[in-house]
Amino acid sequence: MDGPRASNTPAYLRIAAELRAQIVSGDLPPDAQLPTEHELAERWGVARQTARNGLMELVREGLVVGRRPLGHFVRKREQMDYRPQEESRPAARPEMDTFVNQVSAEGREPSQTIDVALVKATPDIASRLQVEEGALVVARRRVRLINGQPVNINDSHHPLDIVKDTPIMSPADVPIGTNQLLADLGYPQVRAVDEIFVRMPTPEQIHRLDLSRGTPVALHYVTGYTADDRPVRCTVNVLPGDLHRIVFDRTFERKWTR
Amino acid sequence: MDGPRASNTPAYLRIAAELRAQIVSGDLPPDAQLPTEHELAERWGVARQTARNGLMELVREGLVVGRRPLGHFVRKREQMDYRPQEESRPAARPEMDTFVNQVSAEGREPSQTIDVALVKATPDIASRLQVEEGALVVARRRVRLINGQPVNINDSHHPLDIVKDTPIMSPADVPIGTNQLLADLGYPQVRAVDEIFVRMPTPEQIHRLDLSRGTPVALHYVTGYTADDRPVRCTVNVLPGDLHRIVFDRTFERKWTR
DNA sequence: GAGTGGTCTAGACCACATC
DNA sequence: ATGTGGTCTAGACCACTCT
Repeated sequence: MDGPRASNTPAYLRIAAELRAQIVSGDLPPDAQLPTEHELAERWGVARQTARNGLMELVREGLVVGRRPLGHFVRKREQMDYRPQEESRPAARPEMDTFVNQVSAEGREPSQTIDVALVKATPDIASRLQVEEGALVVARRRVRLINGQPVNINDSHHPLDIVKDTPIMSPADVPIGTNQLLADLGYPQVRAVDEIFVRMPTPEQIHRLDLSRGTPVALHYVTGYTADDRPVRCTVNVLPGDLHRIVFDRTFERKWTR
Repeated sequence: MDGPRASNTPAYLRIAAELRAQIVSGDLPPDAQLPTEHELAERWGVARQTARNGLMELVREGLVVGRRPLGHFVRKREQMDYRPQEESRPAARPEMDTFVNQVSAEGREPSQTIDVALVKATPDIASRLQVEEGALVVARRRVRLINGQPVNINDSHHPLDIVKDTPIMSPADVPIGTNQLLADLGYPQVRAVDEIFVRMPTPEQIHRLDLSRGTPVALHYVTGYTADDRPVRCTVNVLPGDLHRIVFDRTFERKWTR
């Protein structure tokens, strides 16, 4: 007998394994179309659901994307560099600059949407801004896009009292940059803490970033402090894993000789 | 009518949504058991497969883990800090130190396995070490464990010619640290490039790290260069997303005043 | 042994973008 | 209109681990 269980690994995993091998070997190059569920089912002598499970395994791994109703295709990876240090450095130019320069240099068209809202602090923001959970904070939410496709989310949160009635609360670009503006308001940041978490996206993130299945995200929190250790900014960057390479370059202060 | 399609969202997603809400609200706390597939199917009036699909949705999101044959449970997150700078700083103490100190301070038991092999350079390693793809390089592979559970992979790769016949090729701890050893051999590193990628794990990574579904990983590459810009080390750290918080803390050189 | 999830089948109907 | 995937059903058998 050589039914679906000829070997002891489930049929759908063997289907997935074969396709995976073809993908990583380059036999099935990026953007190539995979066999349809029907074809796979017939070729392997299994039910469509079983063939489909094999396909879904690769989708969850991020190797394959479905384009309804065309079929499944090998995922193409193009990553742009993301430099946390520049994102959070005081010297950084106004809000869009790093992003705009990098993207337009590549001949692609950058844009962003901004909206500002008064929101109740979620636990993660509350603890970083040292306010009560549920307290009102200002959320300046931006989505950056390339050629109309969202590539990352950048939500800055500030304690209400320090940005009230300032341009930060207006949903428009701040030419000098919000960090410089905060400094001008008497809250210069002298220190920042960067944290990165890696997880699967929430349904809301999937929606805002138009993520396909099998795309994890990096959450990059930047909390900026003034000289007296007061947090005045907590920025949450959401970076789809398939689009970003997080890079930092360091020179060692002490050399490795003794 | 109120069949499985009473609303236009699929039944399995509505089931997932309800459970998700209970989890994020804390109604179903970490480690709590979810209803069995049977119970869900009956309660919602759907087939078991449909209820199961709802459950799997949450598993893929990383909110829920299955413990066969007990059932599904709300995932408990415990993250340890991972500091890229310390991992790649020359001043870092010998191989296990940072890790050992941090973990044993928490009353848990750290350990590691080491194996060393001559392997053909994969494309990612080859390009970073500036060798031909497929050329032989030395891979010093370590898995770090806490209480016997693997928590991260740390694979260092070196060009064969510079580490041949040195203690680096022995699968034992190097008390002074491999970076110091490289320096002693005449290859002090003065600069490093850090790259972080976020993806779903490969089957091999799932196996080595004993990952459950819905766990993305961060790949942290550190490439170390000597003063004449020769790469002498390429380390690949694989960090399960559910176990790690990547942190770095910075003080701004230039203050934000003008 | 009981009960959990893991896999599988052979059908079915539907939504949807491209043709 | 066609063909793709997306969802769903009502059964079935199996593997595993807890008790």
